Amino acid sequence: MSKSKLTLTAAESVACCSPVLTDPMSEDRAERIAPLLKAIADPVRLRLLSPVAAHEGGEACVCDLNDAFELSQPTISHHLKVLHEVGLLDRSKRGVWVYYRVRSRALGDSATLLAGVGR
Amino acid sequence: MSKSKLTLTAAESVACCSPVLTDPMSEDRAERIAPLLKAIADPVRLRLLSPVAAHEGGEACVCDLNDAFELSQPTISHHLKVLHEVGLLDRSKRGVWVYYRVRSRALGDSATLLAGVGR
DNA sequence: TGTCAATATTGACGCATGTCGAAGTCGAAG
DNA sequence: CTTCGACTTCGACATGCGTCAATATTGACA
Repeated sequence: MSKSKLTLTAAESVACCSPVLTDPMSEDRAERIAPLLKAIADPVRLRLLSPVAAHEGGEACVCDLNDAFELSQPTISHHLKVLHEVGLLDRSKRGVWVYYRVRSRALGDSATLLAGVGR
Repeated sequence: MSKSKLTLTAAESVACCSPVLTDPMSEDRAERIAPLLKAIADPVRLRLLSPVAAHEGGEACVCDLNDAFELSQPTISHHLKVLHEVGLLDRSKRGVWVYYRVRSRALGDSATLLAGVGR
C-alpha cells in the first residue's frame, strides 16, 4: 500500500501487537476486534468466504456467488460489502464485473488472535 | 445429568470433521458454527475470556468479573451464560459462588476452523 | 445516444441482541 | 425458620442486523 491511510480496517487492528494472553484485553482493543469477528459470525458470510478462496486465481465474480445462494442479489452484495469493510475481502472492478478476493492474511491473524485469547 | 447428551454445543460441532478449505462450507455446518463465532464477537465477551483464563487455576468467580466491568451484574451474568451455552465456558457452582472456566479446546478448535476457511 | 446487464444503494420490515432494574432462587449462617 | 448475599431469570426498552423490492449507478455495446 503506497498511499497513507488514516483509518485502519478491523483486520489491520488485529494484525499488530499480539499478547492478549494472560492480561485482560483492553476495552479499546476489544471494541476494534469485535466487528471483525462479527463479520465472520454469520452463516451466509461464512459460506461466502470459501467459494471465493477456492475460485480460480483466488477471486470470484459476484455473479458466480449470486447463483450459488438462494438469496436476493442485494443481500449478497450487502454481505460482501460487510466482509470488504472489515478488511477480509479485497474488491476489484473489471469492466462490468466485480471480483472479490480473500485476504488470507487477515483471516489468519484473526485465527491467531482467537487462539491467543484462551491460553 | 451425568452422561449421554443428545444435543451438541456449538463448540462441539466445530471440533469434528475439519476440511472447510477449498470446498464450500455446507449451509448446515455454517448454521451450527456461526453461533459460536457470534458468541465471541462481542467486545464484552471478548474481554471476559482472558480474565477467566488468567485467573488462579484457570477459573474465575462471577464476583471477581463483576468488579472488573462497569456493567450491571445481570448483564455480566447474561454474557457468561451465552459463552457457556455455546460451550466456551464451563460452569461450576461451589457453595454460593459460581466459577467459570475457559474450555481452551473449544476456543482452539474455532481458531483452527477460522484459519481453514480462507486457504 | 440509448439500451441492456451487473452491482450497489435505499428504505422498510421484522427479528435478534445488549442493557438495565426488579424479582426469583438457592446456599450458608444465625 | 429467617435473613443475607451471590447469582440468575424476567420484562421492558432501544438499537442493531438480515432480508427483500425498488431504485440508482456504471460500463459495454449497438
